[in-house]
Amino acid sequence: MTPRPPTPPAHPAGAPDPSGSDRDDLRRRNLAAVLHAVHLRDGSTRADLTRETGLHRSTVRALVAELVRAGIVTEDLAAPSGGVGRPSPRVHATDATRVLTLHPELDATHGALVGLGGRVLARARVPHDAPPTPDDALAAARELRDRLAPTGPLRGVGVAAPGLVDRRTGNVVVAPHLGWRDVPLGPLLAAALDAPVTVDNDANCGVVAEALFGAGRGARAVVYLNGGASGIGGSAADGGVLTVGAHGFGGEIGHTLVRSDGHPCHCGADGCLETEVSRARLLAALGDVPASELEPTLARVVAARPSTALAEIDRQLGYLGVALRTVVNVLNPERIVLGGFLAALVRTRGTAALDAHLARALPGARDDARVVTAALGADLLAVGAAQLVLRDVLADPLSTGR
Amino acid sequence: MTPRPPTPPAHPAGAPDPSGSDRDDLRRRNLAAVLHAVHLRDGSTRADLTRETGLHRSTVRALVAELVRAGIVTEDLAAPSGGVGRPSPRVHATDATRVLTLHPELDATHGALVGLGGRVLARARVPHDAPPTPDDALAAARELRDRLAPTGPLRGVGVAAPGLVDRRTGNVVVAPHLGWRDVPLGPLLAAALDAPVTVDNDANCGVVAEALFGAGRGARAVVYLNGGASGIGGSAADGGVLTVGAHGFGGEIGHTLVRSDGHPCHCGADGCLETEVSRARLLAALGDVPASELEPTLARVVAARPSTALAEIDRQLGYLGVALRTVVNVLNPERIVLGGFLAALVRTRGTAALDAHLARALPGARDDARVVTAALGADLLAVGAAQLVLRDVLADPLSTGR
DNA sequence: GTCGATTTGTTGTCATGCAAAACATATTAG
DNA sequence: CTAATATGTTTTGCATGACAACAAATCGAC
Repeated sequence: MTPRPPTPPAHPAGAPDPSGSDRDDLRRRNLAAVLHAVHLRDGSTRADLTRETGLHRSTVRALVAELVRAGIVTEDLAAPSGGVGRPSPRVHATDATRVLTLHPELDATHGALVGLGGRVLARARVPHDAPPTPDDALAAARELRDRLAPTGPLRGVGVAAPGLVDRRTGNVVVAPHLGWRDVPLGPLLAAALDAPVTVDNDANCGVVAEALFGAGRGARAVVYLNGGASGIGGSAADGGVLTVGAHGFGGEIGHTLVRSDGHPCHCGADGCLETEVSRARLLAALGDVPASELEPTLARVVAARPSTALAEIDRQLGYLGVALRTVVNVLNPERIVLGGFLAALVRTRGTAALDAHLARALPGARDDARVVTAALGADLLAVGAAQLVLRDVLADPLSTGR
Repeated sequence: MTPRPPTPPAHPAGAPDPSGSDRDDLRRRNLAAVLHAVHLRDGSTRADLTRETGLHRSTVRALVAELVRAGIVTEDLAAPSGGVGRPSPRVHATDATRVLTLHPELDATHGALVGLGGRVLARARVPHDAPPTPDDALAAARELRDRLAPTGPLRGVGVAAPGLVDRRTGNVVVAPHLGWRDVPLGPLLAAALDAPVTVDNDANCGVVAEALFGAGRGARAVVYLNGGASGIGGSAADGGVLTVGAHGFGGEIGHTLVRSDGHPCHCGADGCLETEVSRARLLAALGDVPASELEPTLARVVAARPSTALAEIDRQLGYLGVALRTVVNVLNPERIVLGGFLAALVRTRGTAALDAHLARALPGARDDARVVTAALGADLLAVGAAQLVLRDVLADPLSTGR
């Protein structure tokens, strides 16, 4: 394969950009198809890959050989599969493809090293005494890079930022809790770490992770709603690809109208979902228990007799249902993945209240929608942020990424 | 290119579509790239095509030659372009690629014959005395086929149905105004007309048409809202591709909550956009003028002193703004295309009321959104329905479609 | 155990589709 | 009229995936 210039960034997702393809593109696409299959199911046999790609045995052999030569995958000759015929070697992703992920938060910046298949290889965190400034975040990023990946190649850096992000430029338009406005985080980090950087909203990272490796696995359209300390983040994906509009600002289901005479929201509007459904109000209704005690307390309240606390639980679930009805009508998701305290609400109180609202969505859409709780735990954002970088790696496996 | 068997249906049901590509795929993709460019801009020069596809001159020459041989395009040697250098022949789509489109409505079934480039070659309609039953629609379809395309090949049939449609199966889940429930319109028409049939919701057809050839041209994410006699239809697309969820039931912005204490909607919920914003209420406020007089009457009312009618106009625009704020937060569109009486409202009263609401959407998304009125007229649904079929033609130009 | 059936790996050959090179042609600028 | 420029045309080369033929490894039947 002829060496090509800096690798054009894979097609800006979604656009049916039917540009022509040369033979290198063909090879690249087939390498990508093979590696993608390994990414989604590590340890696939070469015969599996032949079936999944539809390519010829000899072609798959050559493609895998090239990936082996590049050090991206290995072939495992011990293959005691269960079937007639000559056994097929299993193909495993190596740890050579490594992505650094970053997630700046109020009290700390979290880092992780993630490989193909969404495998988290290492984790670390840099605590912050005060909300980090952009400079603090850059310093934390350098430290995390040095601790997690002091040597060896890094295919890229994926950042899950708690705010509105222009995913094409890596610009953080606003991150309310951090107090950031118009911070070109992507370019800053790219310069600081000397590596390709992808920045996206944390909810966007979350939905991609859940869609590919979590509770949304196998579903087409997936909606993700996360209940956090400071609000409700949301995002949407279809087939593992974000469906969040022109600049990726969409998916903000937390600011759906649920109540005409509702309280003013910090966003400037009134009656948003996240003014009616909030962790703070829930904790208050539960008697100001600490956030760590939320779910056990919810379980106790639900098990006991009706109470004002239970009324608050049901009130919040009711408004969540109102928002979800609109969301189902507009997005027709197959899965609605709830995280954070929203998941705790549903796990302890059930989905009956939500289902009652969803039953009033339009026919068709209401029959597709299923409410589930998030399956990925603490690694959610790391897996999602890594996937944003890995998508480019998968699209062009042999590019060096530099 | 080796003659391939009857062209495997786009996605052989069941088998996960093979992700690998052979050389035939390469050729097909490049033919598709060339034809797509001609589809979007008829009369492109071969040099244009070379630039747009990124392929080599000699390759484009071969590809165009193959399309000419297949009778899909012609080359126009008279090319008085304006620039230095040898003139490049223009490439035009022929009328050999023809799609029959159908749009069943209460009083008539509309038909059209549409070619590449969204060119409407002919129109016809079959009136109905009473709301058409599925059988009536089939009979009308046969008549329209015989009148519009008595001879010659037909690449497919595209149907814009006024109701909820499972676009994958061609099943009309429910069409309230026609009184249909669970009508397998796609298979029925395919059998009746002996041609490949694609069925989709009329709003979905509308957004595709406006996105590719109308007011959404050039924008990525486009939202479409059409105000009709019986409600508000909506849909969304990104890059000309529908973003309407798992089964295509999404985009129903007409049933977004805009008022907690609103009237009950026929959909079963309360306070939907289309219960607050409706043509019937508007016409009533204007003194029961006929629908055909809507826009002139609106213009008169707006020009005159404030009145109760003007108040109703502003009330409706206000609720529309409420819905659009939610939509902007969730979908981050670049264009919001309004059709029907919604367009009339905006044309006569302006977008100030809407803009005030949109200004309260989240930063980022609110700056992307621009409200415009539909640019395509009566041919809207024909162009959109045809595009649904043409997409397959463009993906594999040399397949016969039969 | 041995043999046949089956599946997959391996190797060498072939066909094909795109790019590159070299030449030809048509238009504009001066 | 000449030079510059852009594009068309033709030929050649090469990369790549399919295919065919053979080899190897496993299972099941007897």
